[in-house]
Amino acid sequence: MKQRITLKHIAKTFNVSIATVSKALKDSHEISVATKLKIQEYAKLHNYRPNSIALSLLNKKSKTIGVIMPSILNPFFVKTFSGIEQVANEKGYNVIAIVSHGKLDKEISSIIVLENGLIDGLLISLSEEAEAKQHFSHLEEFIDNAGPIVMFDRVSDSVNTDKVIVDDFNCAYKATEHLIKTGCKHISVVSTLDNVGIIKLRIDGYLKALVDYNLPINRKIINLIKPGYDFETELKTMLDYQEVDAIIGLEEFSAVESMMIAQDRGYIVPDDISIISFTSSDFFKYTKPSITCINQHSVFMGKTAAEILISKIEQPLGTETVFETKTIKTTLIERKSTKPLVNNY
Amino acid sequence: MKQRITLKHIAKTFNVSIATVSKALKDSHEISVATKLKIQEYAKLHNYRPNSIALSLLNKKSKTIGVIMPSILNPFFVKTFSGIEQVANEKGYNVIAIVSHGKLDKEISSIIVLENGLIDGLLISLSEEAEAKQHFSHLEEFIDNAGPIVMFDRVSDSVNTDKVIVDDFNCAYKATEHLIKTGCKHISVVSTLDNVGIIKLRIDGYLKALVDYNLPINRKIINLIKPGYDFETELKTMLDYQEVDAIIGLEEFSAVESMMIAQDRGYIVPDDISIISFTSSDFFKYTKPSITCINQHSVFMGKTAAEILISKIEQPLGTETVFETKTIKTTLIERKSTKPLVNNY
DNA sequence: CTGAAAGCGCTTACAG
DNA sequence: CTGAAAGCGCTTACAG
Repeated sequence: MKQRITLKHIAKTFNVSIATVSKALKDSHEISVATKLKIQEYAKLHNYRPNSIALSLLNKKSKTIGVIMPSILNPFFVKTFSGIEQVANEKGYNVIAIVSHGKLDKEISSIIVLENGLIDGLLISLSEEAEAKQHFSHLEEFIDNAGPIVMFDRVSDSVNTDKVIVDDFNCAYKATEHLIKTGCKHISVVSTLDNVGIIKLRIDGYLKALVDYNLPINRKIINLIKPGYDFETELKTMLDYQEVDAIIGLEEFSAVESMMIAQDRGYIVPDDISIISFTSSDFFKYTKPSITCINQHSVFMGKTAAEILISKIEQPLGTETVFETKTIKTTLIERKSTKPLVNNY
Repeated sequence: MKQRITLKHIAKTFNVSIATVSKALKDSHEISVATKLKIQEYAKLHNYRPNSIALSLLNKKSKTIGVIMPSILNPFFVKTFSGIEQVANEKGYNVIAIVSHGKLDKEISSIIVLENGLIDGLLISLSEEAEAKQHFSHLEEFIDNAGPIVMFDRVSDSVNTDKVIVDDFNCAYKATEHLIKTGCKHISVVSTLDNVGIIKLRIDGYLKALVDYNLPINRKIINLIKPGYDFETELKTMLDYQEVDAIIGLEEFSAVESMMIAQDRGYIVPDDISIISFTSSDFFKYTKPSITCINQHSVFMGKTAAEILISKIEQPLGTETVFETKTIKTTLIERKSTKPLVNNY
C-alpha cells in the first residue's frame, strides 16, 4: 500500500496551488485549458480520487445510511435488507448494517457510534428489548442530532418519525378468516416472540376474526413460547391437552417446526390440522405439504423504507416535515397445508 | 435536527481554546482539575460526541470495513455476512455491505467508492463476471491504494492476498464417495452456476472420486444449467434420457428443486435417487425426506475472514506481509435423502 | 496550566 | 487565469 495521491501532490508536481488543481479537476472555466489538460491527464494517469472522508467533513454529508435490525439470520430481515441495499445503491448511498440481536444496549451503542457524522440517516427495526422496556430516547437523540430515522416493521408509536409497516392486524385477521372458511374451529397461534408490538397486533387481528365468526376463544392455544422454553415440549403439551385443528405460526420457524411436530405425532396436514405461516419463505414450496403463508413483500418494504429515508435526507433545509406511516399490503399465498376453500361459503 | 455541539462551541462558552477543551475531555493531566471538571460536565450535559469523520480524516483510519458479495438472498452469503458482522462489531468496526449481483461493473464501481478513505479494508467474494473475465485489476488497485483485502469463498489465485476458502475439491470428493458407498453408480451433478472457480473444483473432486472407485464418467449428467435456461426442462430431459441414481446439487436451489422434480416424476428418494446438497440450510431438516448436505460452516468462514482482515489492518506499519490461505473444514450432515452406509464397505 | 500553530484533504468565495 | 485564506472538526507537538 503506497501513499494515496492527493491534491497536494499534484499541486507540487506542477508548481501550482491546491486550489488550482481542485478547480482544474472540476473542469472549472476559471482555469486555462492548458493547465486543466495537463492536470487532468496527470490525475487520470495516477488514478487520483478525491478523499471521501474529507468531502464528508466539508459537506457534512457522508452519503451513507445505517440499518439496524434485530437479526440477519431471519429471511424476513434479509429480504428487507436486500431491498434497502438496492435503492441505497441506486441513489449513491452506502449502507452500514448492524445487527442488534434483540439487545437494547447493542442498539444504543450502535446508534452512538453512527450518530457522529458517520451516517446521514437511519433505518431501524426495533430490538425486542427496546420494545419491552419502551426505551426510545436513543432514537430521539439521533433524530435531534444526526438526521432522519425511518422505522420499519417493528416500530413504536412513541417515536415521532416515518414508519413502514405491515398491516399485522388485518393480515392476521385474513389468515384466521381463511382457516375458518376452510372449516377450522380450534385455531392456535404459535410464536417464539413476545413483547413485540407486531405480535400483539397479530393476536388482536386473530381474536377479532374469531369474534366476528362467533368462534369461542381459548387462551390456552395462544402459545407464545418465551426464550428458554423448549418449543417442542410446549407444542406437544398443547397438542396433548387442547383441541387444535389449525396453527398459525407467527414466524417461519414456528410454522414449519409446528408442522413437523404435528406430523411426527401422526396428524395429517391439512386434514387433521392446517398450517399457515406469517412471513413467506421460498422454502415453503418444498415442504410436504407446501406451506400456505402470508407474503409480507419484505423486499418492497425495504425499498420503500429506504426511499422515504433518502428523500428525507435530501429534502431542502426548512422543508416542513410531515411524518407518514406507510402500510405494505400483504397477500395470502395458498398452498397445500390448508384445506381448499369451500365454494358455497 | 439541531446543530451538533462541537469543541468550538464548548470553547466559546468557557472562553478557552479548542485545544484546551480537547485535552480536558481526554482528561489530560496538562489541564487544571477545575477546568476539566466544568468542561466535562458541560460536555456530558450537552451530549458532546467527537465527530468521527473528523477523526477519520486525522487518523486516516475509518474503523469500517467493506464487504462485497455476489448475493445476499443466498443463505450461504447471509451466514458468512453474519459471521463478519459479529467479529467486526466486537472489534469496533462498522461494516458497509455491498451486493454485486454477480456483475463486474457493480463490483468495480463499488470498490472505487470505497477506495477513498471510506474503509480500512475489504472482504470480497468475487462476482461471476469477474471470474469469467478474469478481471482483477480493481482489486490490485484497492490493495495498492486503500488497504488489505481478504477474499472468501469465490477467490482467485491471480490476486496475491489472504483468502478463506472451503476445500471444494475434497468436499465434492467426500460427497461423491458417500453416494458411491451407499450404492449409487450414476451420480449426476447439477448447478445453476458456471464459470466460477469453486464449481470447477467441485467437479474435479467429483470426477476424482469416480475414477478412484472405477466408475464410468458420463459427461451428460454433469448438468451446469446456464442462466436463461429453464431448470425444470433441463432436469427432466436429463432424467428422461440418462440413467441417474443420485444428484449432487452444487447449491441449495439445485438440490431442493431437483428433489422436487424427481419426486413429481415418481422417483422415491432415496431408494430410486439420492440427493446431496452443497451448502447447508436449516430448512433441509424440514423437507421430506430431509436433505443430506455439506455443512460449509459459513458463519465460521465469515468470522475467520473478518479476523484476518482486521489483524492485517491493525498490524504495525512495516510488518512483513505474509499472505495465507485458510481452508475451512466441511462436514457431511447425513439425513434421509441418501441411503444409509452399508456397514461392510 | 493554557493556547497558537500546523495539519488531515478538500472546496469556495474573494483578491489580484 | 491563479492563489491565499478560511473553514469542515478534530489532535498534538511545541511555546509561553
